[in-house]
Amino acid sequence: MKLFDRQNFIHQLSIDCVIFGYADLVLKVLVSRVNITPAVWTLPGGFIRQDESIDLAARRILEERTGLTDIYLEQYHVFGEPNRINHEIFEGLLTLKEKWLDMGIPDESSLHWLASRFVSIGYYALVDINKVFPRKTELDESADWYAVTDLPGMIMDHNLMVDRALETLRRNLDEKLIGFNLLPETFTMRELQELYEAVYNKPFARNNFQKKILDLNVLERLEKKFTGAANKAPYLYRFNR
Amino acid sequence: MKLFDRQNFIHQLSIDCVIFGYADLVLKVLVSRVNITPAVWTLPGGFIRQDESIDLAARRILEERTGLTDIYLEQYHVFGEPNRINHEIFEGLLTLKEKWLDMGIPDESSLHWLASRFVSIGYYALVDINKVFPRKTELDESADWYAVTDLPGMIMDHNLMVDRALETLRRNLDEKLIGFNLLPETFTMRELQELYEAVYNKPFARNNFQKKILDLNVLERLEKKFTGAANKAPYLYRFNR
DNA sequence: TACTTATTGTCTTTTTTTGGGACAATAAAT
DNA sequence: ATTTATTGTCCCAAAAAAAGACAATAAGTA
Repeated sequence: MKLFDRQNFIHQLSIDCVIFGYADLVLKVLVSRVNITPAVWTLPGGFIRQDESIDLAARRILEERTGLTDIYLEQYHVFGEPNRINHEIFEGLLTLKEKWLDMGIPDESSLHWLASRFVSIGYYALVDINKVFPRKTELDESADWYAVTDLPGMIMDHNLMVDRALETLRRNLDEKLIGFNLLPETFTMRELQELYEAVYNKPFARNNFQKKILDLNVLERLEKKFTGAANKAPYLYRFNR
Repeated sequence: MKLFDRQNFIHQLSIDCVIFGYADLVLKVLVSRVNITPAVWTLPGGFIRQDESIDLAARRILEERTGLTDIYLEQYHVFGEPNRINHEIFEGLLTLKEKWLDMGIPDESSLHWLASRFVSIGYYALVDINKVFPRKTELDESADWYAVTDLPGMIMDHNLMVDRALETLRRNLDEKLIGFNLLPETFTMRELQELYEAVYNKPFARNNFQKKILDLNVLERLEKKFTGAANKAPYLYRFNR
């Protein structure tokens, strides 16, 4: 199936994904740079096949970009202003027929289709950044992690999409116990706390944080982690629920 | 503009509204009965014009059904399973060309359009039930309030849509201070408490409920309400924020 | 008019949750 | 053996939530 063959997809409806990862004490988002000049950046996105649920479409798009199939994923908002039209990419490609043929856009009507008004369903995903090797689609020049506090200017309302996704993540992190999806299989209590501090951009009291988390009864305590530092070795934990 | 002329609308994308009202200690939802046999029931819904934002489309649909323009409205979930196809109405109308012409469906291709797969954006609305005089569209046989605990079986996933809307309402009622949208301009503390009890389907302690609500500092206390009952007259309150 | 009844508004007490301070335990360096 | 940095846990105070208590009052009844 051609990537952008309009026949296969629901028209004027797209999915955009805010893929959160965490490394170096910083919450990050996966952003693509499109292979046109001048440069434009976008969130990973795609369309919905006629025979496919929207959740599975989002999972397919995530797999295309991350290689991962078992990802925490949540629909969070629909963006539907009538001016959601992808001028930047359309105009960047219009005069470069060779290029958009290479990109898998089969004909000019499919190119025009990309430049029609789209309603987009926003999903956010939480991934273990160590497991992801970002992949580009034919459309992309690159795909990289950016700190959520230092994102490039993206097309249309994609920066707003990230803002709303982060708001939703903050509301859900505690209640739904989903933070573990951003960490490796095992982690120390300090690492978990640092993740919370990165997401909420505020410090937590160490003693009370540990008590709160352990009282959830969702962590399994494993062996100690000897770091070689001149101090007591912390326990490793694993999410277990 | 014809009501169901497929040219004007985004294809395969619809809006369905869970319109909540409150009366007689019961939370209610506005449900339409479609003018076909055998009878089928649906949530009020509609489509999105090419030049219209999804939020304004939802407001237009609400106004068509309630006559109200200033309504509390919130997008809460998108329903996108690939089997969301309106068999019931399509088959009920197919052999009755007179009827669907009367209903504003201009040609058979528009009728077939109604029977294609639709992704639907769920909105919920909170209204003062006393201000609403339910209106039917050309498609409807009737439009009535049903207790949320005693809804008729509706088409497709519309019953699930109500379940999810009620979950969202329960999560938001306290935090966003939106319950007042379900009550008349002025109300007693007991009436507000009874509304909360109807939404959450559980009792609240009278003393602590009053304290919690007044501590929000969003109510203005008005004159007393003399009911003629043999007891102390309660104050009336008005939401004021 | 005095008494009764049902409900309201508010205050007090008790219980639970949250936040802050303290300190012993400990792994490795000195 | 001593020092250092960090961890795990306990204790106590402050705040919030839940439960209990009671006077005030509008209208009916004797």
